[in-house]
Amino acid sequence: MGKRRNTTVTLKDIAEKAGVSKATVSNVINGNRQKVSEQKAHAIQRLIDTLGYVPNHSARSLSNRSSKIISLIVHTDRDRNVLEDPYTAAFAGALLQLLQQRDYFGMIRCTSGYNDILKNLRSWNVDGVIFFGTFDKDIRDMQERADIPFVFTDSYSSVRRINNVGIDDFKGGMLAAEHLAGHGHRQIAFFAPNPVSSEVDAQRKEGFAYALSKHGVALPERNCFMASASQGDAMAESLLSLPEKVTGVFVTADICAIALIEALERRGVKVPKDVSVIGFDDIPASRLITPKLTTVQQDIPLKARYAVDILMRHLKEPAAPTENVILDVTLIPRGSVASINHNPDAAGETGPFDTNPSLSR
Amino acid sequence: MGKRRNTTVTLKDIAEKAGVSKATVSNVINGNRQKVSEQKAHAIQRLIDTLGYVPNHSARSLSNRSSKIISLIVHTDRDRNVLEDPYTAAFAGALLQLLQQRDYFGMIRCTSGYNDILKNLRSWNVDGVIFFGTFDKDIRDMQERADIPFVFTDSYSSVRRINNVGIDDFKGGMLAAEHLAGHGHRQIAFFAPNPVSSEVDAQRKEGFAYALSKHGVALPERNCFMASASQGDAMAESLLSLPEKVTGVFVTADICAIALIEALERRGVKVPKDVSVIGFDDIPASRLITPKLTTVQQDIPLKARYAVDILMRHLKEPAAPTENVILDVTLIPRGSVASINHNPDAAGETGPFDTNPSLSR
DNA sequence: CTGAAAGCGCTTACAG
DNA sequence: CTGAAAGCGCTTACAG
Repeated sequence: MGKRRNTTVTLKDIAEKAGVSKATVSNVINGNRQKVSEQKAHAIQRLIDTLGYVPNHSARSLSNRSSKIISLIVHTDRDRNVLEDPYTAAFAGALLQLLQQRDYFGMIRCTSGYNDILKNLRSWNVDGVIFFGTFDKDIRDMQERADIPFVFTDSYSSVRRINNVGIDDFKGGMLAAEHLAGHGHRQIAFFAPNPVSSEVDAQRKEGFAYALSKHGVALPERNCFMASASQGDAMAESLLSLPEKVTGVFVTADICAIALIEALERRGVKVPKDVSVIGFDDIPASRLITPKLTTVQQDIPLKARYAVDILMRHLKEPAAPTENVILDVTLIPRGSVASINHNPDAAGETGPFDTNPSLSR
Repeated sequence: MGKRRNTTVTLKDIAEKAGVSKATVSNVINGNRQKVSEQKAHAIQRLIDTLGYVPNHSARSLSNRSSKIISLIVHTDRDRNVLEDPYTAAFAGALLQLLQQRDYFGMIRCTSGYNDILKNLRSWNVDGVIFFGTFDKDIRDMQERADIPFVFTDSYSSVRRINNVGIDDFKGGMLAAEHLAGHGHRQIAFFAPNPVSSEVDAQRKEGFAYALSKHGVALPERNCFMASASQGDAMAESLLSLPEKVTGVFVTADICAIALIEALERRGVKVPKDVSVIGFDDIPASRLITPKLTTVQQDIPLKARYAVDILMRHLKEPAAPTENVILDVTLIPRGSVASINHNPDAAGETGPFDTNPSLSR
């Protein structure tokens, strides 16, 4: 037959075979049913189905100025595999899934450069963006220049009108402190990724120190360290080289807490018998290790749902009010915290704080 | 000024300000330097920089029939968060990173539907695709209808001309068997995700059974079970309900092996003292748990690099020969395998097979 | 309800 | 080396 190399069927083809204009076909494709007679709509829809017509996104995006692409921007300085981090992977995966269900396309982009971001958004006609991690510096400027909805996560930006979904980091820190103090720990250490770079970790630390102080427990600065999933050994050494013996540790990321526990065990330091550890996030691995990790849980799927919902609302109605939703966190007692001077086997099942209603999910 | 709402600067703007045609600007943007005089090229480039011009991907894609998008298609039946699986996340993350470095854009798509895939590819003018997992059914048909390079991973398709990067699954199974047999285990069990759905697991199983038989060890079918990361308990129960006591277990995915170990420990069954476990993949978590997981390692970053390299080659030269590269696997002895009738604390440091050169990386 | 026409921003032969 | 023109496949006012 007269087939060309490119057999793609276009809207024009449909229009010709149906004996109508392209505008009409366009209308049925886009569901503007009130603009098309029942009869033609049917006929056209049939053509579309039988010919297997697929709209061309580029063309649509070009004339539409809307691409159905949502940029998922992950802040990272070094060039690395960000999905190796379980929290990032779980959150990104949840977002991708929700977006796909709503006929949008999530596009993951790792970058730190503010210009790179803007370039990316414009070149792809991106419809909206969800940010991972802290981008506090240039938020206002980016917002102005992009003119599409932004949703941040875990932002502590002082910009007032901002869409954000975060968690109660301060409370998370408090829960950890109360759990530790409630189990009789008084010599405490704290670990956060990077030298507490982000406000997120600063808040967790503040909440932690605050609740600790209410129990008359101090958190000296020299007991605060940098955490890194790849440097469990360094973490363990820091801890063990402290002049007084620490019995309770709070690490603001499960993945780092797990690395620390591993390094400690390797040195013959038992968790929770010798030292108790609390993590943060509740990644899947936390319930698979031995001992299971006691941790401050954040609801990652819920966070993803809020981020997408807010974004969708602003996509529909650009003038919608900005929203900053802060999700609750809960402490999940498992096996990595023991009571001081108690049988470690009973850890997590005793102590006044396990009856705290906020802890029993 | 006469600025409109939309301040985006286009190629046309550049052309006007530079006093040249759009074609010329297009040529400098696309690096066709031999078609433009040094002088004009300079002037135009300056304009581009100062005005912050960003090419519009949709327009380019429309006239070009090339989008710079690479589809990363993950096979999944249920609607779920595929990035919760550490292997998938690590592989996808590595791919995304490599693609971004080469100015391509990886777009993750979860689907099982063959039509859905084709639709997606065409609507986005996708330039190439990398498949995760098994798509053996309709490979030939898809290839014909898409006319862009495909790279499969872990495919055992019988289609002869196919790009694929896989690993030596059979050998992986053998390594596990030899390690177990070498440590004196004779009562063995096997776990694979799903009822050995994929050829990948079938091969691992075959290699495992084959090497076992060479040591005079049988692998009865009733000792072969279904593995699931979320069903550690069921796995443990299957194992413990066997008439004769199994001492060595091979699980074809680390994430499932870890779940099994956790469930066993919870039942008072110690690993490796009571039962030895070998996993597959070597995900990051495997070295963080206690005991560290002995596992058959596959090099995920390398796999990603091959997949991208092959794809790039075929993007440049569509007629390039297809490639099917099979990567080696190695056994990483760690703490989850003990010698039978030996002191379990010495596990992994004894036994004839630890001196096997193929095992010492 | 329907269609003709212009336009989205780029690239690609084709002349010169 | 350079430019005018057509075209990629769609959507969107605008008339009717």
